[in-house]
Amino acid sequence: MSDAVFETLDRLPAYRVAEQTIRRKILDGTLAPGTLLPPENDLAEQLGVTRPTVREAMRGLESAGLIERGARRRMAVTAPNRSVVTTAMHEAIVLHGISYRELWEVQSVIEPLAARSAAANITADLVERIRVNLDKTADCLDDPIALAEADVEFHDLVAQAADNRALLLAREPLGALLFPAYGTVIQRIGPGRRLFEAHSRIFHALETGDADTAHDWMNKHFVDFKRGCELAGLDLDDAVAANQNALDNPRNGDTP
Amino acid sequence: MSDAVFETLDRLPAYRVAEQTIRRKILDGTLAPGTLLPPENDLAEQLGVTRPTVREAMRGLESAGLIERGARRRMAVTAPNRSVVTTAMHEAIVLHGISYRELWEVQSVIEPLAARSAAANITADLVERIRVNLDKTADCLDDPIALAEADVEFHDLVAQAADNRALLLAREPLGALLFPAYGTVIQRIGPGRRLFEAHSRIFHALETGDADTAHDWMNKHFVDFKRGCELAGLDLDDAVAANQNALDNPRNGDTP
DNA sequence: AACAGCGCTATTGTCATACAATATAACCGA
DNA sequence: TCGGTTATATTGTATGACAATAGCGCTGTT
Repeated sequence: MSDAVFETLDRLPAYRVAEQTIRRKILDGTLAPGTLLPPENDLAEQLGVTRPTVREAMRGLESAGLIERGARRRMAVTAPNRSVVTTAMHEAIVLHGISYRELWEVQSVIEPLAARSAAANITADLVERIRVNLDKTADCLDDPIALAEADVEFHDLVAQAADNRALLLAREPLGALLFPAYGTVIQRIGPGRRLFEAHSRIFHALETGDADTAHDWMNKHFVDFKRGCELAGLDLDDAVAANQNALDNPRNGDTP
Repeated sequence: MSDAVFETLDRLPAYRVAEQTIRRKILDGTLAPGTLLPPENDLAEQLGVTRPTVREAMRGLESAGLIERGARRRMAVTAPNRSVVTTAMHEAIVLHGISYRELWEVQSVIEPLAARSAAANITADLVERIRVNLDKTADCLDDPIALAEADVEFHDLVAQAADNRALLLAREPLGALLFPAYGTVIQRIGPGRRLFEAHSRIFHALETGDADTAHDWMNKHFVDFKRGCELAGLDLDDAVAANQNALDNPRNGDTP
């Protein structure tokens, strides 16, 4: 086997070759976001395949968030929406049976970073939105489901305030899967007073631009989270459960 | 508009409906990884569409890493390979023009966490592999390209040693895009002695299970990285450049 | 009974073609 | 100039066909 003359050549199906060809032109900048792709017929002719084949290639690109319906019904190149990454990561996490502990470990360093950066970069608009979120949180301390939702939103808002898109990409799916677990904690050990206090403290730190305090309270908040899980008898080593909300609407996400 | 009686109903194309239908059955566990999908003809009949439509749906799922060629040429359900997530994130980062600073910020907290966890969980095998990587690194301190590659590999190995799959998912694309920048630094301010020293120190800490030292040196390593960029006149606010290596082979990745 | 070789079959990959649905553009009449 | 109408471009979907081939089972040999 070692002195073989020919390496096994990869017979990729035509739809994959077509997909790769277009994909590469997008990633190297030849086809910039916004550009309309040629009609399927033209593409088929240019690539030397037929329309069904081109369409299969398009479905791959569409699913990767690299193209989407644009003007004149045509496919347009686009920078992948955040929700594409989120969905991919979400599915990987669930299907690999990744545990809450693994998510928690990562989030427990990312979120304090988010808080710290947010204190330095937060806008008036986001201060206001977090204030609204806090009010909402205060109103539903006893409702596990609503509280979990508000919790996810709070952390999302803080992350947005951090003004770091890499952070946004990396943390969103983790947060969406991790925080809902807090709902169970609430159900078992009572209302989320500690959660609310932590959120409040973080909020005030952000408002006053106090990066260290924001960081430290977020950190404390995470230690608390873990402690809450333990008190509630939750096993952090359980596999993460799919988030039904996020499950339904891939590619209907918010702003890039 | 506010007192509208009907909400705009979404006329999704059949191929999307078919895709969603199958996708949901995968995510809710009805179709477990390993399961063979029915032949395209059967699927078409069951879903009440035709084969080309089914095939378009499959391409979407395939691109999401949820199915792949299995036994008997049929499509089999599969947990998404890590490279699917990596590719998605990679493309999003590049096409959104995310900056090195944003990557660096996130990595500068994730990697120290990886180092810390690695010290607690590293296996003999990975100790060995990192040792080999160090030797390789020592041999190419003056070759920017090879050094950058070895650097990416070093951090990947440390992350693997951390035994946290969420961390692995979140950091891989960031590392693959960030560390190659060090190549440029080397080119401009000379060989990577400091890099090598940091890697060595981290390695020894891992070997001896010294989590704090591993953490701290990784941290220092990242501060150094930034400083190196500044000395080399690199603007961290530049948009990240696509990593040509990773660009070519989606879905040819390594182990899940 | 084990096994090598061979044809068969199930299944995918690809093509050609056709037609319906519809958003957009072009046009036209007031 | 503008509102409405027709035309056009383009996608969405169906039908049917055929080539390629991986894997199965059969058969005959040892």
